[in-house]
Amino acid sequence: MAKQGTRATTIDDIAKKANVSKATVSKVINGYSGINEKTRQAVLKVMREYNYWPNTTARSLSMQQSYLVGLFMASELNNSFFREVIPGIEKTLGAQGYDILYFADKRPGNTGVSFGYLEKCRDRRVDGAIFLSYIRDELAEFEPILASDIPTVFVDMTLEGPLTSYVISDNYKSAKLAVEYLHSLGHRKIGYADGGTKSVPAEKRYQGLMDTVRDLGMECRPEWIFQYSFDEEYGYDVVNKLQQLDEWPTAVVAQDNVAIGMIRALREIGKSVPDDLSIVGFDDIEISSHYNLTTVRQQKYEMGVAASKLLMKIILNHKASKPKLMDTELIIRGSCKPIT
Amino acid sequence: MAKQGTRATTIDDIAKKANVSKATVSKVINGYSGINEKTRQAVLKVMREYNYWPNTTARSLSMQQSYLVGLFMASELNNSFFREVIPGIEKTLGAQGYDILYFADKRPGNTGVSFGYLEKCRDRRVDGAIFLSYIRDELAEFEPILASDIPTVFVDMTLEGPLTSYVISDNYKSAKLAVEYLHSLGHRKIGYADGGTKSVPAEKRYQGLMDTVRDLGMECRPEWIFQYSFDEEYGYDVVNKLQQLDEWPTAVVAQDNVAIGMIRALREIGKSVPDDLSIVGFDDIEISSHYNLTTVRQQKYEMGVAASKLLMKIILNHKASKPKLMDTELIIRGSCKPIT
DNA sequence: TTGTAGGCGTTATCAG
DNA sequence: CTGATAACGCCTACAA
Repeated sequence: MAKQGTRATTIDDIAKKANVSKATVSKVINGYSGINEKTRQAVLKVMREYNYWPNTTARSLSMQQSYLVGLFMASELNNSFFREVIPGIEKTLGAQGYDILYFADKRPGNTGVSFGYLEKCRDRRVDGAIFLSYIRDELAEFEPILASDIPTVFVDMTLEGPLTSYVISDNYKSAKLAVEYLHSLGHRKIGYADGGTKSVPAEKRYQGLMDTVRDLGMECRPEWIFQYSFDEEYGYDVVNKLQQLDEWPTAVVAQDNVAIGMIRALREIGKSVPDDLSIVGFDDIEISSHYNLTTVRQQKYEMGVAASKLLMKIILNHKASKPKLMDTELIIRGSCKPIT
Repeated sequence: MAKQGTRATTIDDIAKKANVSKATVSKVINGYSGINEKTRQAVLKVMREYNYWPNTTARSLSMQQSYLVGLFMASELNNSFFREVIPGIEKTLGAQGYDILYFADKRPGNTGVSFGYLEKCRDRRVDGAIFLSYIRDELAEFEPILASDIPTVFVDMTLEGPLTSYVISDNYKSAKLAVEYLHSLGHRKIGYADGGTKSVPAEKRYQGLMDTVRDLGMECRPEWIFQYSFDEEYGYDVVNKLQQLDEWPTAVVAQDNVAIGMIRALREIGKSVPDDLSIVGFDDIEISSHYNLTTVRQQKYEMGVAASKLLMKIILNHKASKPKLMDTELIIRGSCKPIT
């Protein structure tokens, strides 16, 4: 069905103008060797003249690949953590000629056909997919795509499969760094507020924290442990609950959003960080520096780069690639104070 | 060329299993009327059984439309302003069955063919495109796509064409609100720091500011006017330059990023906002509230919604739609103080 | 109501 | 080295 308006020029047009077959044009487009330099130049000339570019849709139909990578995100595109890993993906994939398909279509299926990740990927013929920010509860939904022939890379989830890999930070170490730092400042009573076991990173941090606290002979009472969510509001909750306690920890380790919520909540009740409480965060998200928060940084941009590279490797080799563990680093700012 | 691994099921498979032609299957997929209810159900049953979903690539090749909207951004996906409008786009477009194609491919052309916005859109067969955050200098590059048959919507640029529209805030009013507010607090000496004439919004704000300052009989000396950039660092520059002046304005109106840079810079030299200087921002980006910045808010999410709706309207009606002017609103926080 | 056949724009196979 | 021709998977006149 033809549409009104100007039609884009096709390979046939070029073939005609250049007096060759479209097979020949196709070959010069794709840089084949077996072709006369003179006709090559002629074809190129016509292409330039008509400003011709092969239609990617047709091409992907024919080649069974699209130079498109699917991006799935549980939360919206504006999540404080992942929005900093996405630029790494953009940059790396873009440099290799890939465009990024953000799956926004959230319609419920109409024909009763279940339309999960696998179907969406097949549907758009993506060459691979990257998943950001999913949680434990949803693991079952990944089975079909994990078992499929579509290359996938997960960020912050330790899923594996024949054509799958993941990138994740060394979250155990993050917690260790945080606790050791507090220990070195003289702190012995440690609190903890994080996302709980819903996410792999939070789970590892918890382990790292508990192990280190134990190894260093510090104290971390059950009532100082808060594991539920990642947002600022939760920081307010934590402070509320803290207020009902007889004794506080002298320092708290918390995910950045939670930490910032705590700082704000404390300010509102006339307490100060670090004078009344020391806090070490996790992640080093954008606003952390604005709160002068000492925190353990994840290399977010680099995680995006790593995820993209892993994916391209899987696409190329048709087999799973070794997961990538990213290093973390303590960023000392002003939210901690020595215990004297 | 066949690929290894499981093949996705096609319309042919379904047709075969259901003992009908693929034309029939196609008709039930697309909800055609002229079709026997019994065979319809039969086909549907097979579709469900095989978990079949039509291949969008093939479909868009055939239908000349893709249910894909292209998203172009001058800056990266993580820009502090536009990252808040994108969720509005996601939500609105997603609800209508569209996915979003983020054009990440930044390769230079290899065949010498110029590959601009128009070519990229044709290439991927997008049904339309949304442009965010482009500046004056680049206007010429839009001519081809403006003249084409591809529907486009611009955010923060007042471009028009046969199949084009835009959404932009009432930036003139924003500046007016800011200045009037300062006037009501007793301020008479006003400074200004913004992005200059590179962007339409900044230009309108400048006009609004100058007009209102004049109308209210206030003072705004040339050396209090800074028009160059939108980032935090520029805020530091502005404070630096201010320090070399004999007399300061009592209040400054500035884009939020710049305003925050100024607040930080002032803190560092021992001055306080609002005690030593009052500041009103523009935009109300995410971190503004963290700085307790009084600012004129743009409805960012709603701008995304509006842009999406405009685009869908143009796609549907095959003609330009009336541009959308968004209202703005003064958010009073704590960065301004009355002059006594 | 259903099926046949041609087209969407490329790539790829295989003769010439 | 070059050119027919058959895929790729779907849609849509047009016939039956």
